[in-house]
Amino acid sequence: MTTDAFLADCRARLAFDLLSNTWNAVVLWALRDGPRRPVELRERIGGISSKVLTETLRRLQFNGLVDRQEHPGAPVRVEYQLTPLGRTLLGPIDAVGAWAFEYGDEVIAAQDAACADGPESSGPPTQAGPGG
Amino acid sequence: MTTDAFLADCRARLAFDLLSNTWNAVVLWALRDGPRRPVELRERIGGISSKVLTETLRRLQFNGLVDRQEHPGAPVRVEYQLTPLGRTLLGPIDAVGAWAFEYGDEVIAAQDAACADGPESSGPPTQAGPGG
DNA sequence: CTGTATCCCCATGGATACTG
DNA sequence: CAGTATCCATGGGGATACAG
Repeated sequence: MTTDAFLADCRARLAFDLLSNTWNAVVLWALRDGPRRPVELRERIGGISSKVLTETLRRLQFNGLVDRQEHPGAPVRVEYQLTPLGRTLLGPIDAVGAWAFEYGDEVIAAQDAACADGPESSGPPTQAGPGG
Repeated sequence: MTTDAFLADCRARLAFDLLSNTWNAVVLWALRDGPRRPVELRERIGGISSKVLTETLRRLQFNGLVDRQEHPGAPVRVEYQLTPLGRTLLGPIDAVGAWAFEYGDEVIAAQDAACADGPESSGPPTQAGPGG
């Protein structure tokens, strides 16, 4: 393993903060195939409002992960794309996503088991499953 | 790349929800070397309250990622450790952490640049840097 | 030591409506 | 279409005090 300090080390926290939003990773991922217009992103992603999408893109932009391009014209056309830096984050994101595909079932199973074994104490400690 | 659908796909979201907490990944990481008592965890991690630590552990437990063991005795002794499933998550976590060590500087630089280029519009779109 | 119970702040993010 | 401005509900999580 490469990293050894996490805890007090803020450098590592930085990346987690980047992925600690509901939408950051999703939007990053949606941009992986190339530049996309906001309306496209909203269609691809689904369930994200205009406001929240913009906020997310601004965040990513601020952190140097995406780049905004404004093509002039009658109805102004805007495109967002990953920066080289943003592209490097696709690896870790994929690692996480791949894990979910591999072990997601086990997590679900564990949740069910927990609900079955001890419904007395339990409601899920928040964050059981998005349910969608 | 392995995964292709993210957006609508809840299976992938599951993993992100797991890492979308301030403390989940940190605690998981702090447990990588073996069983740990809460007090040890708090020392190793730093800056996490008893309450929040417990909540985090409960969450992880609920999702089948950690296991709780209660060794009886006068002052009850408790230990938490990763389950095999939890262990599988260390890979992705490490991927993210490694990324932070590799590219963290660039993110910081981008943030600074953003602050310098356009202080007019900007305060950081929230979530600039934990500052610690 | 381990864990719970409160109280409280505030950021995320959803809904909606409006401007260019 | 792109983006902003409000309003507002929810919950994470910090501080603190307390219980087993």
